[in-house]
Amino acid sequence: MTDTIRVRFAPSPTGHLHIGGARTALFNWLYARHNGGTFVLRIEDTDRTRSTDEYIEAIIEGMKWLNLEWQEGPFRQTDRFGVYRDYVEKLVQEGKAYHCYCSAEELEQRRHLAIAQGKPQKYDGRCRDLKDPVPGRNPVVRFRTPQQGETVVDDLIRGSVVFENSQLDDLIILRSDNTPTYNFTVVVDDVDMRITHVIRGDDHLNNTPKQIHIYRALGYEIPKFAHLPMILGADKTRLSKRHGATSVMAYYEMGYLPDALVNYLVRLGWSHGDQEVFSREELINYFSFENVGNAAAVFNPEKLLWLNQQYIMATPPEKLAELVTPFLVKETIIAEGQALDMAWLARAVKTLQERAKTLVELAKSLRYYIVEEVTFDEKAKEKFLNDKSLPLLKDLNNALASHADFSHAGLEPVFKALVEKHGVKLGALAQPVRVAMTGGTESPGIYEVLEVIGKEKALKRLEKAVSIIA
RNA sequence: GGUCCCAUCGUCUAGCGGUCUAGGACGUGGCCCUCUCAAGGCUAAAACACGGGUUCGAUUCCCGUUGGGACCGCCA
Repeated sequence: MTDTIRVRFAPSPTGHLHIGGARTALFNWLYARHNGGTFVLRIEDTDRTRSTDEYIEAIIEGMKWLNLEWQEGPFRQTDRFGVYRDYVEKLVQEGKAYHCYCSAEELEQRRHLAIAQGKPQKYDGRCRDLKDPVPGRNPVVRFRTPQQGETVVDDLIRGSVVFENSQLDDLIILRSDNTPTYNFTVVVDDVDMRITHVIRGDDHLNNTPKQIHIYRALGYEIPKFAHLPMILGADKTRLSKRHGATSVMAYYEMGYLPDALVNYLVRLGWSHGDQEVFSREELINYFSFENVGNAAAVFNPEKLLWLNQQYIMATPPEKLAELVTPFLVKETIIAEGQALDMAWLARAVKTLQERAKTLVELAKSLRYYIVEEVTFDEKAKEKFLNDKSLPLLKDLNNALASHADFSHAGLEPVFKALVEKHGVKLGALAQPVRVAMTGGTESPGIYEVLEVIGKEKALKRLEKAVSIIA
């Protein structure tokens, strides 16, 4: 039983993989993994004017970055046009579909008229019982949707949703250019690919009864449905570019970790008690539609940022050092291809990882560890590199010059002794040193900073600071 | 306009008739820790949309109102 579950993610390549699509993919992936089922990737590119290969690549790139691996596909609907046409032909033969000669313009006009008159926008069925072709026109094929009775969508999340068949219209399944449309191909493919559970956005709920009729007309079993609540922007409308970054890869570029995004996305609509942070294994184990909510959720970048920080803190420094390297290049802190001592970088990262919310922030904060000479923040310089701190810095420089142990434990007594000698608080010494080492007033603990910078560079920077004041 | 969906703090949510003076998380304020910044700890403010039922008892069940959303395409 469990090994027969088959789900799919079926994006249309008319844009990048976006946040909403990613979450749909994620829920499909989780359901498949939870049940030991198969996850199929299918590209719905029947709209040839808007679909591009570039976007197919972009979607795959996004899926891979998020680590949502699929077992079958990617299949492309454009490769299957022949299959769809055969099915259309079959339905026409059986009288379950018919040719419609109304032009797109006429339809458009009638739609406007209906809106103006406040009438339902529905195809009026005027070609339903046409006997003869209308010359000089390329017809479309419409599906003859039953107009009596009702159709029940049995949804794993919503429960039973009832539609009056009289409300459903005869949808176009084959365009006048002989290409099939979504509502038809989706059914044919889900049947052909033996999809058992259709997990998709709420925006498809209204399409579902129409598709159910197509399943029936074709004589196929109807799969289970699960319609996920939408993700909204801060203004509670459907998430779109207006709300800022919606492309998944934009989050890569902003320095987010894929696991953080996944964790955030799954909690939009799904919960497991009070738990906020989940490993993939936990997600797979705990996932169930029973715990998926019904209400749309507002995308909250702040919480995602917090989660990302949690993940950065929990990532081993060695791993983080690897991940941050491309960002060091982007920030022009190192050159493309420049080799870094990765063990050292990991130590540097370790001092900074609880201070960075993104890899971009981490890269930026790594700057003073890596570059030869620090650039001073003017205010910091003014406040801490002055006559008051000069004797402290000089003394420290002398003390450190003959001091070999640059570890936290080795450094601390030197500072303590100096502070005592001068009768000042630690801050009076630490802050000037911090400015000398980093150029600014914010950094990890001063001993950690010195430890990472190392004796040679540290002394150079101290001398530089002293010379600036003098 | 029609159809459908939805409704707990600003946001994500827990709650599946009594345990609710409604819990957690993000964010916000305060305090603690402290060499700065973080992290961490403590703490505060902050919600059951409204009106009817059902019930001994409703945040929880039903109906309505209101509000929000989605769909209504020869897009998916």
